[in-house]
Amino acid sequence: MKIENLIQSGVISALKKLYSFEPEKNTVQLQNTRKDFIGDITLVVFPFLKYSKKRPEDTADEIGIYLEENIDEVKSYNVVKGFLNLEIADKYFISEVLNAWNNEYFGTEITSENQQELAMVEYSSPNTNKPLHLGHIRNNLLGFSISEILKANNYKVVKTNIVNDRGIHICKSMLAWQKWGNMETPETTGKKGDHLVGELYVEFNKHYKAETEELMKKGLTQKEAEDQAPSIQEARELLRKWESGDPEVVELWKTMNGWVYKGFDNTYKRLGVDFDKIYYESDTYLIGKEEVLRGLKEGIFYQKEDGSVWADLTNEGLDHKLLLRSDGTSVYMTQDIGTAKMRFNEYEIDKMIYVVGNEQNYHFQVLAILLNKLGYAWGKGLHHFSYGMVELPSGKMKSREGTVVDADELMDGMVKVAREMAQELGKLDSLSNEEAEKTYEMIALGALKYFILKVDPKKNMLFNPEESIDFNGNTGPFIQYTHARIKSVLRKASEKKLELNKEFDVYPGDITFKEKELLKRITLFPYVVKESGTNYSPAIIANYCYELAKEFNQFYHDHPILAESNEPLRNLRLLLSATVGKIIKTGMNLLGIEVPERM
RNA sequence: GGACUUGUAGCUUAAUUGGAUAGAGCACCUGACUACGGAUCAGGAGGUUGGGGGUUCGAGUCCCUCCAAGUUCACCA
Repeated sequence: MKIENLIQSGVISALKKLYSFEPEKNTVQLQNTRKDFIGDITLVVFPFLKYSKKRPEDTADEIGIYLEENIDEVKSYNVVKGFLNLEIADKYFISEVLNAWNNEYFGTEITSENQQELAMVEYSSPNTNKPLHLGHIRNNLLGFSISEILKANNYKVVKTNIVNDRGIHICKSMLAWQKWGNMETPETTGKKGDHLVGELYVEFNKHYKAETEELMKKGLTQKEAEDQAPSIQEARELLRKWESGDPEVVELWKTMNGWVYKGFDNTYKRLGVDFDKIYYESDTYLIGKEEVLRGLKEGIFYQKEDGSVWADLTNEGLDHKLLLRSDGTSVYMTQDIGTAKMRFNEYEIDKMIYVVGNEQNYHFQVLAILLNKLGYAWGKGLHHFSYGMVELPSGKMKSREGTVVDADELMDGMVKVAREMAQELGKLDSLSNEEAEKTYEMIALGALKYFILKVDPKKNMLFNPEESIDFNGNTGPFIQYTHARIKSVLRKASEKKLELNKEFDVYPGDITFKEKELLKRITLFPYVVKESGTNYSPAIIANYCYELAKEFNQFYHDHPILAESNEPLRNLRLLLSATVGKIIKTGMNLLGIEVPERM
């Protein structure tokens, strides 16, 4: 039985006996004892004072005596103000860690498959008119990681990507190619397809902006000018042709999207993210349109004189929302309605999770309401995993102005730094070229991923391209290094035939403070995995991995392992090392980060 | 203007969801390998948790009110 449960019921019977009072389970507040005090688990006694009618110190004292007498694992206790600190016997933690080591899936156990709920996680969801940038990286890493974390929390997960392959933005790039593209292709230029299309998008905006300014000089307001500029008119014409199936336009659209997909695949692969099911908006938007028209017929929505269709959300405290343009074409919301319907038809989804930036909080609030109005009970159950923006020192990234940190360039830069650093330290000289390159890549991506995932997803984060991402301190490479070092010790142990004996008995002697800290930290891992799942926060796992690695390094520094002559103690330290190594690997993998055997 | 979110050391951030003296990393200063890996470890300095009020035995955390920043309220996605 877990010590927390043991103590909890011990406290309940203590209160019954001492004060004839039976508390609710959740008023028994247990927490890990702070490091500056002696003890392992702390009970907060303030809530019980009105029943004990005694000073906090005396109340804690009485409960402490009871627990010490009645629970074997409670070795001693001390009282500081209203806090009852309980010291737990070493052997309890050692046997827990032994279990952790012997359990292959420690912290990530799952029940039988038919007991699992299905979670669909939508993430990435790029537009096909520009390459991926740092903002997308945060999205992809969060989406992939939360999927892994949900799996570890007993969910069956379908990772999905909805590709924004249609709409006015693509038409802008298409128009730019027709007018100023010089028939360039990825093959003729050697450029990555998504980058080529992205350049065209910027090109469009350059012309568009110039035209707008020209019109404004002639006295038009900004809004009028933006509406009447020839470029945007032509782009709209392309969109209309596309929606009516014009073969030439559709052909160009297919070709250019093809370029982009090839580029994206490349980037996804390098980032280490993948998808089980990909949806394309060109396949789902018509379903959305049907749903909106059905809603119109049933009086859920209304039509204006110009033919546009709207939803009145004023009863919900929101505005009127456009669902179909006056020319009959669909908008973002229409498409998302269609996509949602399609997904729920194809899968028995228990939980639908959208990994989308917080700038779309309003959108998802509206989507849930609209689906509900359309009669889908699951509409209310959607979960918008809303994360903060990545900002540059100069402010927000803007694709159309080209002020973005490109995903591919960023990764290249990180690998370069990792390579230089490793070569300077002479770390990987014994490895083959190929293995060394693989390791640089692993470290570079570890640094990047950890940098992004350690931050609470809800918060906006700042990225300064001038200062490269660190490799020392609270970083991915720090944790990777700890893992590599543990592996090195274990390799040497096996060379010396000091292999970890799985049957090893609980160490009989006294252990040091640091050893106990490590033991305790290890037993927390399953709770951390659970917490990161319920809070949708990979950051919780990232921070735990850091604390664990840090504590191991401190332990490692002044505790000999292989050189320890006391065999049971040596075994305990090997057990600690091996278990920490295993948890680091598991934890980092939940973040989508690989850990090297040597670095 | 309405709605929502966020303000913690110079910078990047944590705080067991209301608990003890707010904990780390970077940068800065000082120290530690004849050792199982120095991408490490030990130490120093750095804080009125945006300001003010309130609730509570107890507030970075909850409530009110100012201040600041961001997002959104588009026939863009």
